[in-house]
Amino acid sequence: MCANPVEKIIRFLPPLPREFYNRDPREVSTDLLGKILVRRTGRKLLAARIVEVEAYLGENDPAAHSAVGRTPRNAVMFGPPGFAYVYFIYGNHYCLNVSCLPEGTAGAILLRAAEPLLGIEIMAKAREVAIDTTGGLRNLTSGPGRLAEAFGITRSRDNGKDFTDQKSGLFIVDDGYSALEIVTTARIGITKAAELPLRYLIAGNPFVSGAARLKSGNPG
DNA sequence: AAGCGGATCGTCT
DNA sequence: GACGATCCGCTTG
Repeated sequence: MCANPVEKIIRFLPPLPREFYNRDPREVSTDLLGKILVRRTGRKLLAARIVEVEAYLGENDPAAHSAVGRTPRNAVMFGPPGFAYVYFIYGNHYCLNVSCLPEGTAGAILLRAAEPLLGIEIMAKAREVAIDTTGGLRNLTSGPGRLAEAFGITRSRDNGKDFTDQKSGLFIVDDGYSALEIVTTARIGITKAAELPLRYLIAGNPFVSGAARLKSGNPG
C-alpha cells in the first residue's frame, strides 16, 4: 500500500487554522482555491483539490440562508469560523459549506467543485450513478451535490463539524499549490442578488461545474 | 452540445 | 403549503 506519493504528503499536512476562516468570505474564497479537502474515516482517506467555491456574505446577502436571521437550520453560520454548515436541497442533495467570520456574524463558503486526488474508488462507489456516461472523473465531484455525495457528507453526520480539528475527520489542508488564475462570475442557481460576482473558480480547470466546457478540439 | 422539466423533502410562513 | 445555494435523463438541433 501507500504506493501513491500524493498520499504520503497529504496524510501529514495539518488542517488550516481558525484564523484562516476568520475573515471576509470573499477573501477566504480566493484562498480556498487550490487547497485540498480531506475526509478521514477510519483508515479511509479521501482528498480532492478545491477548484470552485461561492461566497455567502451573511445577513446582508439576500441569497444567503442566513439572510432570514438565525434559525436552527442555519445556526452554524452564526457560530465561530471554520465549522461545517451542511444543508439538504431539492429533496435530493446535500451541500457542504465552511463558516466564516467571528461568532455572532454569519458568513460561509459553499464548496462547489473539486478535482479528485485520493480515494477515487470510494468516491465512485458513493456516487454510483452514471460514472461513465458523460465525464468520467469529472462526474465525481463537479458540482456541490456531487462533491458532497462523493465525500459521504450528510447533515446528521457532518453539520457542525470543526474544520480545524483533525479528529473531526473533515478538514482542509495546504500543500503549497497556488491557483494560477482565478476567475469570478455570478453565483449559480439563485434568484436574489444574482448579479454579484461571488463565484470563484480556477481558470480553465476541467473540474469546474456547469459550463466549464473544453474548447473546440475537445478530444474523444 | 444545449435546454427543459421531474424528482423529492426539510424548513419556514 | 410553497419553494429551494441541484442533478439527471430525455429531447432537439
